[in-house]
Amino acid sequence: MYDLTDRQKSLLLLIIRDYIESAQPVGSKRLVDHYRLGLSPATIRNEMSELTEMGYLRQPHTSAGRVPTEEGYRYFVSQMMHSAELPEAIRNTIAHQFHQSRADVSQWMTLAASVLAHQSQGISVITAPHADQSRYKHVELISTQGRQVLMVLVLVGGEVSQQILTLAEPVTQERLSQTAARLNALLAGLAVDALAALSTRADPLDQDILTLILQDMRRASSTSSGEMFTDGLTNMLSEPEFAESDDARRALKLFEERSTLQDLLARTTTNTNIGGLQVLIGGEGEWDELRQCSMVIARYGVPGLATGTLGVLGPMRMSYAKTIPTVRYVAGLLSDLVNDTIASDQQ
Amino acid sequence: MYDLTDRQKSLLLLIIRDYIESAQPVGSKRLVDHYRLGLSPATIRNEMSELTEMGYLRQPHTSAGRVPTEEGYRYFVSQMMHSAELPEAIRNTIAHQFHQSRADVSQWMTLAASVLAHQSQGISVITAPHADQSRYKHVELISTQGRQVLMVLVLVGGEVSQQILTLAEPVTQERLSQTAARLNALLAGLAVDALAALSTRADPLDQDILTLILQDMRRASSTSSGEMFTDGLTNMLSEPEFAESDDARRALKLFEERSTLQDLLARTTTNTNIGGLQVLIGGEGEWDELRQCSMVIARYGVPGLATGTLGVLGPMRMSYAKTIPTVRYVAGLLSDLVNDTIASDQQ
DNA sequence: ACTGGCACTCTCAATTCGAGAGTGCTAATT
DNA sequence: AATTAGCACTCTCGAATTGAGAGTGCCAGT
Repeated sequence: MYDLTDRQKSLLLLIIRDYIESAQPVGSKRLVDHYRLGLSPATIRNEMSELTEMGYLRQPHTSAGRVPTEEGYRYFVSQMMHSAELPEAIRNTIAHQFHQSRADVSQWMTLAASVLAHQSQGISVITAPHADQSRYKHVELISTQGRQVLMVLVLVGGEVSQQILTLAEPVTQERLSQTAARLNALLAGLAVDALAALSTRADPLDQDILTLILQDMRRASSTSSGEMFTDGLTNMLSEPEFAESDDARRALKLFEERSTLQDLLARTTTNTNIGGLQVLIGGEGEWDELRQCSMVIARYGVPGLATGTLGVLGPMRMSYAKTIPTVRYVAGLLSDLVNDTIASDQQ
Repeated sequence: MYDLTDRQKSLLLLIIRDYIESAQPVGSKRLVDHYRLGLSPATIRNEMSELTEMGYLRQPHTSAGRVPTEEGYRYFVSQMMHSAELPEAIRNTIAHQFHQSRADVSQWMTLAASVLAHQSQGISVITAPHADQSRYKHVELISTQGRQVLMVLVLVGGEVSQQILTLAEPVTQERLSQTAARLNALLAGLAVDALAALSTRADPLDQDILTLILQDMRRASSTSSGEMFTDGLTNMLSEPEFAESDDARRALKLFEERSTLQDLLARTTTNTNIGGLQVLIGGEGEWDELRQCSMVIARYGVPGLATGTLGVLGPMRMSYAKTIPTVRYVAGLLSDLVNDTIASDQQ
């Protein structure tokens, strides 16, 4: 990577930038015509030939311009990473939208997904912030009628889960409220492990509810990340490389059965720091469905307390110059939001 | 429509059925070869020629077989409507899945969407059951810290909405609980109008919360239907008629910005009875994005109390024979579920 | 009322062909 | 030593051509 001359470096960047715009293999003549290089096509050809040998470029056919290889994109991205903050005008627009929205996690997620998709012209995906270790905060039991009861469980960090449960026999709202009050006093702030270690309750109703709470909290802990939000699915279909092939279909399928996607986010983000970005190019050999795609992924939140993941998926020749700063900026925004929420919970 | 001879009728059905399977214009020879009609191609040709004149069939080119017109599909569907209950085996499978799932509205919706999409190979869409007139059931106020409070509002019928609100000054959990208790006693069972007519409360906190409750209930009433669930988006892309054209893109876009879709469901279902089905063919001239598509729509629930809508969108040559009974059956299932939930609320 | 036969139309896939774009190499130039 | 001009070569892509196949409508005969 470091044995490139300066001219080769800038030429490589130029070629990739041009290809990202035009989606067409770029040849020596085209390059000379469009940009004021003080060189002749022949010289360019020699350089391109070397870049090809070094694995940064590739020829689709014996004689059609060059196209970046995955390695080429990787070099390109490594350049992007340092430079380029999002223009202030755009930053302001986005921040403004966030301040206008209701202070509600799912609203934020939806908005963030929309912003990402819009800015990057790709598919965005965000997981809701998720406590690394679920901690009990509050439970409410609301009698519906006779044996049916609505249980609302709130975790530290603001996650809320509801469940309708059917008891063996009717119970009055009063008794439910007492049960809830007892449990709230007992369990406040406890983590899942501490909760599991508790001795059994005397009151059978208390015990039943406790079991259900534990079950819900286990579920919350096991799903490695919260609910998923996406936007921009149709952006993918307008990209020329997906016009006909069914690669688009396979990629979109990822977004229907979220399991694979969740996997991917989880695995790739374990080694990404908050504030750091990771760019997956061509599925990195691991995800076949993404052979034609790239993903820009970041984590946000407060490590050790509550974190989430956000990313943008697009064709390999997506506009990294736009996507990377946008993802970074939105990750920062969300981190701030989580910080505010959490801070207030911690006193 | 009634001036068709019996032979013409069965011929028309046969042609449409064949076209739905093969996605290819069907010609006279093909027809005679595949099905044991005791007739020669020439005879068929004459009949087809008449059917074409009457507007049920159409020739894509001067000489390529026939394709059904929208009118043709309409006739075809009118036949489907009466016959054909879903095979018992499938009914059982579906019912089984529902009984296994957690008793939770959003789980039901997700499951129903999945079943519909799977059975029909189309895109399914379901709106959660939604009370025609929101009625108050219960509120809980949970202190988060200092000024931030989580409000959980439960409506009759099981709709739950949460909201984080920020008070002017910190309030203890005890005082919040008292407020909630007072409001619960006061408001139980009230509809939105009755709630709005109440005189102002003496306690300023009570009053503030009341205002927020009213606002939330208004929002619940105004959105003409509940949350939307869809599944099967990728099914659309595997249909041959959408392989290349961007009609697919336009239809999919509908599902991203749900507003149009919601409109469509709302408008078309006002004149559909519970238990009744409506089939929209080719967008019926109203929805341009659906020119190539059909939709099978039904309502479910308990009229006057809580209803929802479910539908399947597919290409115009979707398998009505499968889709129609499936939609009808699932609508029935969901109606039963709503009935059970509501019934228990009414005592 | 049906059918066989025939002339006609139109699509579709395969083929051919030439223009255009791009390449690599070599010899000349700076 | 680096750059460039020139040239022969390769390969793709779109347009034009062609022939097979499928389907039609109509008419005369059963």
